[in-house]
Amino acid sequence: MFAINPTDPAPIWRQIEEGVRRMIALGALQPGASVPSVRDLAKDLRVNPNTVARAYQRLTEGGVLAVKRGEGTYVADEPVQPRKNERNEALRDAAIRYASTAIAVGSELEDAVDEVESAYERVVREHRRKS
Amino acid sequence: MFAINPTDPAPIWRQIEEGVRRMIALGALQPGASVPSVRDLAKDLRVNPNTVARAYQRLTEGGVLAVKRGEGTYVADEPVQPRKNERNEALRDAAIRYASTAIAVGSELEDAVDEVESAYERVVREHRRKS
DNA sequence: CTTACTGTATTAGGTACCTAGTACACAGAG
DNA sequence: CTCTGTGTACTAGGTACCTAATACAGTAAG
Repeated sequence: MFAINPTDPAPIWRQIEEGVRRMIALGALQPGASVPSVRDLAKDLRVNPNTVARAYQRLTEGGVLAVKRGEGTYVADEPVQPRKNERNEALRDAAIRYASTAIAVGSELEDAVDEVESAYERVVREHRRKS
Repeated sequence: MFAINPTDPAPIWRQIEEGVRRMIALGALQPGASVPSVRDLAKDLRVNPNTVARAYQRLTEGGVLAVKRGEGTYVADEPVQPRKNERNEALRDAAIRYASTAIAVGSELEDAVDEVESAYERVVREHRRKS
């Protein structure tokens, strides 16, 4: 599926939420496809089921996943994508954080950009491999 | 000086630590220059003095700052820069996090790169303005 | 019906972080 | 010396997060 980064200061439930969104955005999870059960994914990620449940619940509220009680959880038929405004805002926020750390460790802009390109394609390839 | 982002999941003391490193990397804080006192910076950032103290202490241990007890805290004469290995590692880690969120919100690589370039120069300009 | 699997809810405990308040030792100015 | 401003240390309280252990309600298969 994907991995949890313990060193990432972001809460685990948020990493899971983002991971699912990523899979859907890359087509590794098609609309209508079933996602792992709360307990299965928790076991896979070495994490508490409650934490996965929290992420699934948020994704369901956001219209990304759809729950069939007693049966399982599935990707919504028409998964909600962030609107342009939200998307740009989130991206800009993340970009500022990244640029700030890049400067703090003494990196030039070119190096920062190179690393982003490399990381982007690496993440894409990683998901394609597991789909 | 710089700003604290409450929405950033990173601890405040870490944001302060990175902020000081950023100022030094950009030359806004020259070697030997005095940094604000714990209480002053805490007041400026609307934060508890203990939190600033924690950041200063870490920076002192890392050889970035130098303390003169009872007098104040100063930028070290030869501020320690992260070695290439650590720098690349930290940058790559940050790049993966950034690329992951960019993909999660449905952004293309080009947009992600554009935002980084924009953010980088914005951060630089922001610090130049206040130095 | 029984069994097994879903998502969901609740309670409890532990850790990290931030805040608040107080106190101490040191250096410089008046 | 007195006063003020340093960094440092300590205790206490609150919140967010993660974990653990149950329990409940719904669905599907045997």
